[in-house]
Amino acid sequence: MPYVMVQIPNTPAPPKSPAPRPVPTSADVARLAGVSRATVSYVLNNTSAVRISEPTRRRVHEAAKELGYVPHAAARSLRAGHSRMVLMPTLPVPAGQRYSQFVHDVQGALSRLDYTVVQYGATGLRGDDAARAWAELRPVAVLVPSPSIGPDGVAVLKRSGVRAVVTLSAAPVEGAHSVFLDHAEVGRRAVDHLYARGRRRIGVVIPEERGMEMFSAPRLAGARDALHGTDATVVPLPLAYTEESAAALVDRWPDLGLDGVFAYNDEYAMLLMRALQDAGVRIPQDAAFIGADDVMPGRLLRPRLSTVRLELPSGRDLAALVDRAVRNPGAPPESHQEYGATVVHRDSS
Amino acid sequence: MPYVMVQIPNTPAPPKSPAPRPVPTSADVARLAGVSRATVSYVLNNTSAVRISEPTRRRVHEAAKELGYVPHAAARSLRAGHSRMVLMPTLPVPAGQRYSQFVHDVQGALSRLDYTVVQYGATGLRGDDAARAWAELRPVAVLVPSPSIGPDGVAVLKRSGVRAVVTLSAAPVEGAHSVFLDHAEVGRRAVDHLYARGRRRIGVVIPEERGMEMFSAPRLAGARDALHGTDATVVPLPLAYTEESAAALVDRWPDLGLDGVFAYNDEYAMLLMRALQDAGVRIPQDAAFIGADDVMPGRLLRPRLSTVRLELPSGRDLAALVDRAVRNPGAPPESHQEYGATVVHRDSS
DNA sequence: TTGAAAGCGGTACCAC
DNA sequence: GTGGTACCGCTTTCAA
Repeated sequence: MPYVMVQIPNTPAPPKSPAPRPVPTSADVARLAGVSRATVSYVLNNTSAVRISEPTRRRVHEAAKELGYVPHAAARSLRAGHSRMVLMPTLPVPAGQRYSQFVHDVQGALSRLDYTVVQYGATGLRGDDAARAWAELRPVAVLVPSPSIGPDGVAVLKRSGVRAVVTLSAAPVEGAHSVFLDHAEVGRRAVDHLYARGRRRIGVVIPEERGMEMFSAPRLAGARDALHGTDATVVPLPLAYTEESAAALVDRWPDLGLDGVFAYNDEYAMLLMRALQDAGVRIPQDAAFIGADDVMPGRLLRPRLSTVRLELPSGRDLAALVDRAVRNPGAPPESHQEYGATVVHRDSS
Repeated sequence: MPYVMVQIPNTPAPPKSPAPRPVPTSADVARLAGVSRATVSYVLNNTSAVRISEPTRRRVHEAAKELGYVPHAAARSLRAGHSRMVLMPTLPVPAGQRYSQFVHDVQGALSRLDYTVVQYGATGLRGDDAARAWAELRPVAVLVPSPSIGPDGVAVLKRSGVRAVVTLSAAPVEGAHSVFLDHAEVGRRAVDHLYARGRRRIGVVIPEERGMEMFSAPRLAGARDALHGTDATVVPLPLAYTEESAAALVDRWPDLGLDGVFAYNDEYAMLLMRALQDAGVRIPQDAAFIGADDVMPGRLLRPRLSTVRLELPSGRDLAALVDRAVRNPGAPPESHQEYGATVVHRDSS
């Protein structure tokens, strides 16, 4: 912006930035090419409704290149009244292997449908404040990968012109399309499995790291649920993702008297399992182990780690859902329940 | 997934979307509150240069809430001439553990400095086209985590008002601040280490997955470099991240006659190492292994995996660099070389 | 204390 | 074929 330089009285000399040239606009291009802004717009957008002579086209392109002109997306979408941006809030915790892969796939699939995916780092905002922050960007769709939005948040988004809100969560949210991903089911299946294999005192590893509760709490709840009304019990095991923390837990191990462990995910499972093995605990005889998320390293340990795999939609399916919803915002929310959790039984349980 | 509703051509009436109410603007708020748009702006932004009476404030806030008004970020920054958006292009491959953690930290740190981090999924665009796409968003800064931009790209960004371009790469890029992250150094250190421990035929595992070359190529080059002028040789070992691929490589193992392996990263190292162990190859006696990136699971295998750790700047340091650069765009580019690669020697080598 | 109005950068309608 | 111009939503002088 060509700001006025206000000289503050008595200020010696402001650090001489070498007067950054103002950013070129389409008006600059027009001036240089000796045409109007309208013509510039027609040429650069290849507007088919209007024929522009070849020499003019050339002059415009040359002027644009010479100035290093780049159109201003905000101005464009302000005028257009819409954008093709799909917003995905970033998780409040670092993404794991599987989730990174998932986001990557979704991004690719949406790109192919000509959407632009933007992961928005909204650290610090929660609930409806977050929804408001997202709405300020006027995305065409919002893809929420966690149970971090409620009906009010969805309403805010919709009133701001967002044509599709898709949630990935355990419960449908009023007004939003939802892909049913139930982390409780992960815990349920894991602990069912351990129970079926005769385990009765089952430890559930919970990450100590902050922000993880979002996913670990439902997994623990599911675990409890699985044992409801049985003779077996769940013992929560807080664990930080460090070898020290694992060692500390191993020290307490004999007192705990556990014969089975379900860990929040494969990574925590591997950490604790290894520490126990080093202390002479036999897996699975003394303690059966099962993790979650089915990552490769779990298959490489010995014994191979059993795990629960939460199915995620493919990037293509999810992108198609978003696209459908955007094209037809009036349609009733879709609800997809086909993504369940399945036990992958290997040797640790 | 439930099926797409295909609109058949010549369909009489398009499905009547219930006439979505237009998105409320500050003008609507003004109308409802019975004040001018200026007043609305003053109230909602708490402009301190102007005193607005308490009753008016209340009416404005109520009107805004009633309408579900959310300001339009594009309009705002168009008018303001700048934004606080820091753009980070997403990698062309799914992020690994370490990188996810890094991005998360950077995001948090920049948030605390009141920037908004946006990861932009530019799948499909390369080089200067990508730079142009980023420039359209008029971010205040761009953080490029890969060698995917050149001097021209930087120039495009700067001419578009980007005040700071920071690259994380092996070589400084003209006009950009740079944090020196040399993946070749990873390969060099790893192979130096193997050589020092007496290995002379060293396999270098290269991911077969597409898009990975960006990081694997320099690591391989560094490995070659380390053996330049010695009696030892490097043998590239393409490997997909599947147990089948590893098994296939194991089949060829005897013919390869290798006594040391440096793998692209710990994950590939673990995969191959386990497959070899299962085939009776002794680690490190028959083949010494070293990976890269120092992820936790590597410590859990037996023997514990040696690795090379590429130091990354802390989120805080990087955020501070960005902030400094934004505040003082005239300053000469900083170049930070303090992030080297170090061998973490464990039991596999 | 409040309002009128200019203008940020682009697009697209309507004249010429 | 091309140009003039209104307008998208918001902020911020300047005047009342």
